[in-house]
Amino acid sequence: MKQETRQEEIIRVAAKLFKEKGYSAVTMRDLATAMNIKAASLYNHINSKQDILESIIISIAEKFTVGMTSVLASNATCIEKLKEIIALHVEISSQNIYGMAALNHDWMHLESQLNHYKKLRNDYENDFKAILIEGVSAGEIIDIKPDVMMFSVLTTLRSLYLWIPKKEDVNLQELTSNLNEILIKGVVK
Amino acid sequence: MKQETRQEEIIRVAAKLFKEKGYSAVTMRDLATAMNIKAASLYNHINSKQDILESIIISIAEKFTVGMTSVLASNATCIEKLKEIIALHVEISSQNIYGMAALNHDWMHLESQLNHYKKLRNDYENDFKAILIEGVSAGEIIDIKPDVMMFSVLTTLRSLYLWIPKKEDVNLQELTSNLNEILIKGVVK
DNA sequence: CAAACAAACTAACAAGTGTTAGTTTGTTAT
DNA sequence: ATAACAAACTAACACTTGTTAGTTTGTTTG
Repeated sequence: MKQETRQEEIIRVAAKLFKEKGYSAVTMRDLATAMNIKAASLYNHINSKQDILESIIISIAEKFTVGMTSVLASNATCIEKLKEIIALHVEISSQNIYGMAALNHDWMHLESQLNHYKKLRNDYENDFKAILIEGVSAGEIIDIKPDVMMFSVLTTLRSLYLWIPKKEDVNLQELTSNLNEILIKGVVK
Repeated sequence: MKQETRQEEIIRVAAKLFKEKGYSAVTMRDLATAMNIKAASLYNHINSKQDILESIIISIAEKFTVGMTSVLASNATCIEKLKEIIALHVEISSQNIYGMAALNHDWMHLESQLNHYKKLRNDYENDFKAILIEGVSAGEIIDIKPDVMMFSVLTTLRSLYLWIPKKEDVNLQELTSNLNEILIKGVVK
């Protein structure tokens, strides 16, 4: 277990505050108070508030990109690939609950990295959609507008960070298998 | 078609800005510029920035409450009730695209109305869950943790505002019926 | 012991924040 | 014409914002 640097600690605490109030509403003094130091002292460890946001968002976005690459490389059925994506989201979301909030709510406050983020997201969505379309061709998946299908599944997965922390008791494997059921087979019996 | 008052116009424009950058990042000067007036002039029509947020969020939250009351009153099957809820979300979201963003992202910046909002949301979720649980008892709905099921369906519905505007071409009835298919029967064929 | 370093501090800055007070302008009703 | 009103304006306020400069403190390394 590698020891956390002071910088990493600041970024972790910042992500927590960002989740509660959003990037814009969190001041460097708020962050300093949460760290039990003065605002100016933060700058011994980080370059700017914007840098903190970039660290949080880009690192997570790249995890998704890596995960998607690995899913695409497998030669499973499309439904199996969908299950792998669900597992990917549960994995990353549960390990980055606070960061996922920043990614979902505050990406538009990125500055120099905004286009980089948008490209990662766009590529991810296109890969996702391609899997669905292939599944439709193969007769595995219902023939409904892939955009709507992707929207429905992906927004559920992107909002996982809102729900995972609430249920300490839910184990992640059970959550994953429940999501597999609901997203793939629906709620009807 | 009732003429829009200046106050309503300000609130409408504010909602649009809130969707783009979030409540905290939008300044009264931003809003004034968007209205082609000076910031101080806004106060001839509204009491405070906070008041604008309240108007936007509470009015929509109450629409959902009213809608849910009507769904509960019907004596349809649970699956039918679910479809009515889906239609309710499509209806309200499409008519309040900008407001829905504020409701989802900026509710935590409510001050005096925060508890009121939380109660409305909590009651809504409990009613929703009760319908699912009843559906499980009646054998209409799969027997999976109702919390997970509600989370999955409700987050999709709550994120509709993100997607509806993208597709000018999608008509709402088609969207509704697609959502009925996907959310109820899943993506599998 | 001395040097180097990590990490905190105080003090201050220029710019931006929501909001108020008081005034001006043009239109509408008496 | 006069009064009333809606809606804009200028100027200013007290406070908060992110950030910089320079300094101090305590620990680790040579």
